Amino acid sequence: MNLETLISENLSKAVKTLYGVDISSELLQVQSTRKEFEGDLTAVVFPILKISKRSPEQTAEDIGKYLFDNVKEISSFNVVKGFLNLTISDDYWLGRLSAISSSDDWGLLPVSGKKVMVEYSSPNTNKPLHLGHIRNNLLGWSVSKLLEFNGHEVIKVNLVNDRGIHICKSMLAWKNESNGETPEASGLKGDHLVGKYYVIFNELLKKEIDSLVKSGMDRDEAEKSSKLMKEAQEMLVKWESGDKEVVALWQLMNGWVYEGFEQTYKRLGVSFDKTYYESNTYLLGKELVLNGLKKGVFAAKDNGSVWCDLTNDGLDEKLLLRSDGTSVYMTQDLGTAHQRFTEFGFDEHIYVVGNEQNYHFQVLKLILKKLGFDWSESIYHLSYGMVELPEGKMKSREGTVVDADDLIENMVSTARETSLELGKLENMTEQEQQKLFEMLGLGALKYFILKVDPRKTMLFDPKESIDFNGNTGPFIQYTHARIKSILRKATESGIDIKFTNAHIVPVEIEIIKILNNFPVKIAEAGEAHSPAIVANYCYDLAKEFNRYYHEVTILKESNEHVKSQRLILIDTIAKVLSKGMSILGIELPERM
RNA sequence: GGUUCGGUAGCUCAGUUGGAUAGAGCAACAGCCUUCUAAGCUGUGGGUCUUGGGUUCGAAUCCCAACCGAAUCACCA
Repeated sequence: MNLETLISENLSKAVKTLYGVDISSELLQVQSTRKEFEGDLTAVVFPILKISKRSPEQTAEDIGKYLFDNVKEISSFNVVKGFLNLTISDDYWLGRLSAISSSDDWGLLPVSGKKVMVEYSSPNTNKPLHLGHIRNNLLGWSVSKLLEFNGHEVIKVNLVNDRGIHICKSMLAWKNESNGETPEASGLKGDHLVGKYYVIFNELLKKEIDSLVKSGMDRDEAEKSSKLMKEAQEMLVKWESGDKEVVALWQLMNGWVYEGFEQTYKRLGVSFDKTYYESNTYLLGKELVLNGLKKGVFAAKDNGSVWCDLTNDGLDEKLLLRSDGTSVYMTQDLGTAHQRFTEFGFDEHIYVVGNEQNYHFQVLKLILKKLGFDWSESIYHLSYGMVELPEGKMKSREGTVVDADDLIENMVSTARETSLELGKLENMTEQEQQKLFEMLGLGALKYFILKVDPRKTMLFDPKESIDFNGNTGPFIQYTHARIKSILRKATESGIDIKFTNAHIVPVEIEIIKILNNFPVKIAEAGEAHSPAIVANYCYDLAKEFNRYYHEVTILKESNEHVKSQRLILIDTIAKVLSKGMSILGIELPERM
């Protein structure tokens, strides 16, 4: 039985016996004792003073005595004001250690039978991924892992935004300006090549508009009468009508982009069970909207456009079909949601999408509800904040974006420099070294991003992010490598690594408590959909190990039982660390 | 203006269902490598938890208001 449950059940019994009153278990909460005080768990007795009709001290004392006499796991207790501090016996903690170390699936919660779909990444195919996408990808992947640890079945999906005017812009610029440049010929990664022509388009467009403005036209008008813009729009119309040449170009260039994305995804270590393309789904919602119109949920205006009136819900009117009958973003999202729910029948659908779309999802859920789909309640928008640079926001038009591939490369080469400086790579082949640098660079990046609460706007300072000291991924990776090194040496010298039930020191109890907490953290983080909880948990554990490392000897411990038990303890730390970090998609090295 | 979300050390961030003296890292300063890896450890300094009310034994945490900041409110996606 869980220790907290055991204690709180006995607390209820104590109150019943001492004061003759039945209380609900929530009234007397049990929490872990603060470090400054002696004890492991603390019960707060303030809430039952009305029942006991005694002073806080006296009440705590009475209950403490009852627990001490009746619960064998409690080895002593002390009272500070209304706080009853209970010390748990070493035997209990040793039992926990034995249970954790012998269990392969420690931290995994039982199969829930719940099926969850997670949509994340959702890139545009006109430019390469940037830092914002990295936050999205890492969150999506990690949340999926977290849900799996919580016993749910997870389907990871990507929705590629592969159609629209922005795609036509890069197509047009490539057609006019490239002389047929290809990724193979130029050595440029496909997504970067396409992105390059998107930038070129915008530059040309700006030039054209500027000169129109110079010749006396006002800016709005200039934008409307731009030749380039018109050409792009014509291209979109051609695309929608299935023009062979345009579609072929579209396929060619999107193909390049997908190859580029695939490389970035692979390096980031993320993947999907299914990929949806907006070019296939953008028409799906139309029927839903027309049905809704028939049922009177929506209303048509004179020009034929269809709207949903949300003013009674405190929102505005929302357009669902244009006057020319074409669908908008919302329309297609209604359609894909409906399609997915009917196809997979899952219990929850999480969309990992930036907080600039909060309004969109509010409206999406509301409209689905109005259409009579009660599953709209099970849509959850995991909304994350922007990533800002010290200079302010990233703006693709001003060239202040941090490119994903560049950033990753940067992190890896910094890992290389730092490692070489510290000179820890003796006996490593070139290949092993390269693998390690990759692991460390990505570990630093992933941890840096995932340790922050997703809701918050986060600051990315390139100078600080490459720090590998303190609360960072490499610190945890380092801790793991250190433990592995000790275990290797133990094995080499023929020491038994086994559980021995030997005596236990306070630092060890601290660590076992943290280990014991792992499943709780997983459940908590799953509830909140926040990998940050897991990241900070891993840091606590690693930090506690480092303290331990400096306080006790392991290999040179003279008592064989104690030595074996310390080895088991650190082996368990390494295992739990590697589970926690696997949720963040961070690999741990055997040596570094 | 409406909606949603944030505001904790100089900086970046933690802070369990309300609990004891609010914690880490970075930066600053002072120590610790002949020992199992110093990407580490120990110590010092640094706080009106934006402000003001309320709820109660008890508030960074819950409620209300104000202030500051972000996102959004398109026949873009």
